[in-house]
Amino acid sequence: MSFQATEDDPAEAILARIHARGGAATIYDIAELAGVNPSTVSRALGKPGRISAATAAKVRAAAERLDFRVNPMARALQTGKTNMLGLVLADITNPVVFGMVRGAEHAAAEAGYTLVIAESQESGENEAEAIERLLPSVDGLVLAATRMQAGATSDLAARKPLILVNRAVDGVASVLPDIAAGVTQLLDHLAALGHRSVVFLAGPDTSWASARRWAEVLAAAEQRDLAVVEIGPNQPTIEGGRDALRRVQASHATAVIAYNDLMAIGLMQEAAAHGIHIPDQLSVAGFDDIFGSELITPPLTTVASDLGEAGRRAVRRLLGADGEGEADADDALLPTWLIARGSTGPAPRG
Amino acid sequence: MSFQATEDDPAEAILARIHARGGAATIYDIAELAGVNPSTVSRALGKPGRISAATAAKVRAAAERLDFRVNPMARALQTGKTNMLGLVLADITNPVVFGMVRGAEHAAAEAGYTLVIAESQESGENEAEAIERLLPSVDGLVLAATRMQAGATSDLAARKPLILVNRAVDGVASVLPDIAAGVTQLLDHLAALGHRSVVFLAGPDTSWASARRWAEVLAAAEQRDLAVVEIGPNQPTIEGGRDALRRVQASHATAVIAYNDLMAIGLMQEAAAHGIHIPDQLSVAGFDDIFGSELITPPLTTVASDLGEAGRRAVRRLLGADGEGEADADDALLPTWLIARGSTGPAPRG
DNA sequence: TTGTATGCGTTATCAC
DNA sequence: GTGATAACGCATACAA
Repeated sequence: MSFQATEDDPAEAILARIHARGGAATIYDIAELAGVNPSTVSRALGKPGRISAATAAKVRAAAERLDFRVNPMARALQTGKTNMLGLVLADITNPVVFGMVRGAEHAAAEAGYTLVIAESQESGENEAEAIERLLPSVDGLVLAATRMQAGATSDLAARKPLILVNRAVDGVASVLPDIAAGVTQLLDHLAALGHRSVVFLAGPDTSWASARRWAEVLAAAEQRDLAVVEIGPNQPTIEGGRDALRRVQASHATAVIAYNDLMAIGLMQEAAAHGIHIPDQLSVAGFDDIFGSELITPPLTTVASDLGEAGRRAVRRLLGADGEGEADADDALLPTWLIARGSTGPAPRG
Repeated sequence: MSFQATEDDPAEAILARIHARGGAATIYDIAELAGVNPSTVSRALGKPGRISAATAAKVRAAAERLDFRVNPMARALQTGKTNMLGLVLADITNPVVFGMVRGAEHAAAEAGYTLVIAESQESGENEAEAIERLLPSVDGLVLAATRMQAGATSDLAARKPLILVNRAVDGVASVLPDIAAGVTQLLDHLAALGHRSVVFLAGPDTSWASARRWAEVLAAAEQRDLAVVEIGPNQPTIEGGRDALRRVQASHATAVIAYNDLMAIGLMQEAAAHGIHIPDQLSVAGFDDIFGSELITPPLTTVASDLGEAGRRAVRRLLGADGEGEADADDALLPTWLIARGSTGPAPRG
């Protein structure tokens, strides 16, 4: 008579008690059911080797029966490890971050970590606030395109494992793209198309990435004896790109390299609104290859890198999950490459 | 002599001790510095009213001095509340979710909650896994576009506060768009342009939103005596839209309403590749007004809703932060509206 | 108003 | 290999 057996089943009684107190099963419940000490349960579940096969099996069966899950808070309180990672972004609606978030989230989940995300809205104040809020709950932090001062960043790195994405600060680990590779290809591309005068449309002046890209463009342009000027700072948005058109035209440059695709797209829109044909009258290129950049007309030439990989590396390095061999690979700069599309073409004859 | 004073400062000694043990300040440290009992510290920091102004000030000063932050894990262990909320998404790289994530994140942060995000990659298995992983750590869950069975969803709702976005299940709270409004406008728009035969390009057959949109399109088409057929299921992606072109053409319909903008964009791309001019030969519309839909050529006509507001409402309702008045507003359907752009035009003369 | 004592669920340090 | 017990940092019932 199976229901009689069920009534006698000690597991049922324990489950009822658990339900009554409105909570989840604990290692004490398992210990009781398995007839062992709570500490044995903890070991059986946590340290595979250090327990006899027989008791381990008993414990696992009991845990299964009671639908046990460890309480992450209790574990964290004892161990000091929360198994959570923080990711701080400037602007979560910027398409550039999508891939990065996914890469980071998957790498974290794979390692049994949970990713918590905070957005600073491009404001240093919000960023500091978000970091403070996250700090006590996470084992480490990924800061993407941070606006923090280098000093504050070092201080933070001293308190908590930290990885910077797209920003370098002395003594702090970071995941950086090998911009030189993509920029070299881009300037070769433009030079081959006959351009002799180029504008770099800068982002915000707090943006490390913008400064870095400009430095690389400058160096590459010098090598090829191309004229190049920096115009900025600008908002790193479509609006920022639109607003720059007049200054771009005034420069009489035949090609524009925008700090990012958003700005490039804005510039192209504004150009179209003014009857300027791209690429016949003006070539435009960006950075990041965001969603949408190949959908627009003409599709945008851009310097791409694998941002999913950036997110993945960031959390892997945070977790120190590098086997010796992997450490090197994760330390290396992220490859970048040119995606030449329709927004760049032969320089107008001038 | 200020450094002499510093040496004598009891706070310095405590700070040194904290640093030595490599951790953060606790209420015990504060209690010691302020000369009160730890429980008094806990109350002073947590329950504003229940303590004398004088001691409260002392405690706050000491907390400030020692740079104290409560340990969220310790608090959670005691109270059973983690102050964390989970957000489970099908596809984090789908532009449709960005606004929702931002809305949810801000509403959560505003209420002192931390948002943790998990992605199910459009897979029911991953979704279940992500939910199980998040469940013990969060006070509530927002499920966006879930693939879960209605039964499993109800069961989950019984275990943990739950809000569904863009999906309805009996007895489970949800945030839903008022699709009828936008669809009505869309079909009026198409009818006014002379279209008599319309295709609805469905999403996956597990998608509640797709079914809902189709039902609404069907009803509105019937009212206007327009011919309408559903073609699908399809992947809710650009690729899914591309793959559908042949079947769309075979239908001889003059207008297509895609389940979402991604599919609409894919369809338009494939049409362009086959020399089909939009909107002259075929009108195309989508749902969601994602980033990029106004950047493409021609810009996409679409039924929009405020997804940031959806995210915001979802967490607010999760937190039951509804003042009586607000509850009504948050309970109401989310407005939707038509954004008529260049991808829809007069029906070709047939 | 404030101090005392206890418990939250787990891991870790001892014993045995 | 396993059991007993303390400790993590905080909140709270109870005493004073």
